[in-house]
Amino acid sequence: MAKERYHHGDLRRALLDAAAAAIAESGPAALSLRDLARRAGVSHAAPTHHFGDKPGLLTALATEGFTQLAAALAETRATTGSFLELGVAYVRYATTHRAHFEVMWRPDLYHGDDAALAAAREQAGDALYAGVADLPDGHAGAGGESVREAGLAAWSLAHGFATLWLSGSLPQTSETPDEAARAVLRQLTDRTDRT
Amino acid sequence: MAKERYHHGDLRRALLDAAAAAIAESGPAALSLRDLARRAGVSHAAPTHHFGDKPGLLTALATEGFTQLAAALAETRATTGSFLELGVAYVRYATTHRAHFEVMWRPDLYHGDDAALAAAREQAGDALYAGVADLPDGHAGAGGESVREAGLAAWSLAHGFATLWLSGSLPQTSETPDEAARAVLRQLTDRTDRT
DNA sequence: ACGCTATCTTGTCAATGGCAAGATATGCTG
DNA sequence: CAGCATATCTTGCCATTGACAAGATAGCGT
Repeated sequence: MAKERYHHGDLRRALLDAAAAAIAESGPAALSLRDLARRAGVSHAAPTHHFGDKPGLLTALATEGFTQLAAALAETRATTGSFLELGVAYVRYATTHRAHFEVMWRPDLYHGDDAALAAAREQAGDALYAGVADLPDGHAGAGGESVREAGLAAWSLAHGFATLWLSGSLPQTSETPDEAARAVLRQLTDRTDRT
Repeated sequence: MAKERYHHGDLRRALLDAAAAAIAESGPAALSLRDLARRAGVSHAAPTHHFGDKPGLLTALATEGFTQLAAALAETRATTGSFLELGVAYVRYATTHRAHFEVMWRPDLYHGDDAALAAAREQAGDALYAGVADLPDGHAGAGGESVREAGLAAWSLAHGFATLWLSGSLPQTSETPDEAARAVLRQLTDRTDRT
């Protein structure tokens, strides 16, 4: 693959990869289009044609992220069927695709009205809520709509853990992010559920 | 207060306030030192003297944020004594001091080695863990060090909820952030504890 | 009264994002 | 295969920005 068609081959992909690498290294704030162009060996204005804009590039990156996250969650749900492991998969995606994940939740960096982005975001949301819907109904203490609250709680817990881990705010540990996340997520699931 | 000493009066404070306002509006990425200077009515190089650097300014902002958060948590613990309300206070701080909160967890934006910053961060950490220490010991299902896990879970939950709320990712609701956070945090606390 | 220092200004430079105009290669059509 | 249309990329340019250096100004202590 990646035959040398056109001048570069697959510049769009190369730029997205370079952006992910750069963001993982130094954060989204330090990202420079011209630097990406240099890394890819093209002129400083080449990225414009593919993404139009700096926010445009990050829109593409976020879209890719939501799609990948949706796939990871769906696969975990299919293979394990465990609600807890769904949370672990969420954290695992965040830690293994740091750049994508960081951009995804920073709407001020990209074009929130992009159609492909909205579709991908919805994919991810569906994958998430599919797991919540698996939960036994009388799950929480109170009755009624507590499934919605339980889903929000689990999402918040996984998301918060991932965020804190990525920002380096969590106390040092020798555990992998997976293991640590599992132990913490159990605090929410172990009270009522199996798995 | 704010007597017109020197040329401006209290430029440092004015710049921090302007920065908080600008970040709350458009996010940290769009922040411009020169724009802050214009808002404060001073020359474009004036901020340099007070903060040295753009990361320097954000270091000051983050430090202020950690101090304020520590105070808010400590007061909530003193007045309510409730672990749940501590989480609510965390979310309330995030939503009412959006700019500070966003910068605090973005170490790539400021000078992580700053002494004042480290002190303030530790203050906040202490205030948080003081609340965790209040928890009854046989709190969770398993034995032993589960208090640490419970603390991490609560922190992650509150932090994740706050982050998702700020990024606009949560489904629309008519509740205030406080109410919504309380309902979600209860998912973690209602199983074993009172309050 | 005198100097000292913190505060702020003016001037400058390299780097960046974005735009416009042009060059080049690829693919399509007949 | 010839010729045109289009996607891809380049060169050149401009306003803005962060950072630095050097100078001006104002309040303070002695």
